[in-house]
Amino acid sequence: MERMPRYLMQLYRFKTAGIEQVSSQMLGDSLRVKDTQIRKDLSYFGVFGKARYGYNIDFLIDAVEKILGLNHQYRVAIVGFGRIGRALAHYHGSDCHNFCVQLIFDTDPAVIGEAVGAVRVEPMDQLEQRLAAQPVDIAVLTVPEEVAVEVADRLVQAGVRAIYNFTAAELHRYRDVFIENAQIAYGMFKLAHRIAGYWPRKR
Amino acid sequence: MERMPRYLMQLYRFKTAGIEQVSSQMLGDSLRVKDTQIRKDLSYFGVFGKARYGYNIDFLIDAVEKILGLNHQYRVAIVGFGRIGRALAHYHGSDCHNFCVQLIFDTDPAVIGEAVGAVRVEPMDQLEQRLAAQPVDIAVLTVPEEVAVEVADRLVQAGVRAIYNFTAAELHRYRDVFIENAQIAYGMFKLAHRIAGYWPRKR
DNA sequence: TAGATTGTTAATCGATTAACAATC
DNA sequence: TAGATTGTTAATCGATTAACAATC
Repeated sequence: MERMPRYLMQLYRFKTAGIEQVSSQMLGDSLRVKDTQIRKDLSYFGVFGKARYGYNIDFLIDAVEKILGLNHQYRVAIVGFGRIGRALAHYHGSDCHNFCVQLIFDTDPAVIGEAVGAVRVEPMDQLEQRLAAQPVDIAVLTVPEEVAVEVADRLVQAGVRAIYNFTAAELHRYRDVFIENAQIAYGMFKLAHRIAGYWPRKR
Repeated sequence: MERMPRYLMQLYRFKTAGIEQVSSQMLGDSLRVKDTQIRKDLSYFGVFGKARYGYNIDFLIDAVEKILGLNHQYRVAIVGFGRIGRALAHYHGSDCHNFCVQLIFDTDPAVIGEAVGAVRVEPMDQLEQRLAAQPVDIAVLTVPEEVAVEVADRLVQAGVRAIYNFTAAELHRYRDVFIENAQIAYGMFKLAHRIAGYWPRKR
């Protein structure tokens, strides 16, 4: 699954370039992935090509979009309207393609009332009420780490079943809640690690 | 390696909580990782505890920081000062702890000249000159996808050896350049996938 | 047809975990 | 000492890749 989003993006690029059929080799080469890996991934999801031809690009894009659930719309709440929350709100706020930001929360009176498109930033106090009135599918968590667990608890309590977690907090206390982590700082750590070259033996 | 940043953050939390010694079990439980995994990870990097005691927290924090290369400072350039670039610039811009933003570039005349701390946004044209005068260790790439590869080429050409890539572009054309990817949209895709529940057989 | 490309089986590889003797 | 916790070996598990017959 991990690789599906990359496949999709590359397929879009091929499509834009006017390519009509793709082979697993083509796709693989462009992504530095083995062709056999791609075929295995696709067949796992019941997507098959034709020998000697490969896959029709429209067919494949459609299939991968379906696998990724992009044939549905998702209602999104941004929780925490700091700089990252703001960036994310605009990110998907403008085009309501698949992910539609419908609620934004923050504690800071200075930003409450501010609008992104048709959506106003509302006070965090209102979280439960507003979510009850207007449920969302995904909450994007960008609050300060100190309150992250507490806010996550409230979100889950309020019925949220998927959280995109941008805080460093560890969120594995919930059953049946999908958590996706995106700790931005960790990427810097990993680069630092590699630059520093702390390899005990290997390489 | 993947897990090291999480270990470190959890150790900080323990430290803050006043805990002085950690066992692999404690750490593991808090992160939903097997104790034996933790010991294996640490021993791989030559970090060992004491039987019946575990690890001294200060010792362990220090060790993990070293593994992650956090005993060094890294000079960072933010390339692309859109909303995400801006968020990241401030993220590490304020505290110059380990990652010190020293250069910011953008093409938009409206933001050129704007300052984050002591750093001014400079025109993208100046990229090569400025990097020559003031080399950085890490470039954070947050330009629009259409120009991402082109800009990345220029960065590598200008001597950058580590790129934190926030664009959807595929950057594997370079030898000896560390690339760390953080495609924010992919996380949404993965959540969508799970919500849509496209499981052919399993579960 | 010839041969490029498929889907799948079997082999390989690496990462995770269980088991356990060593030890503080 | 007794027993909690370690580091490591061996077993398990899952993911990747090579090999190849099937097929368009």
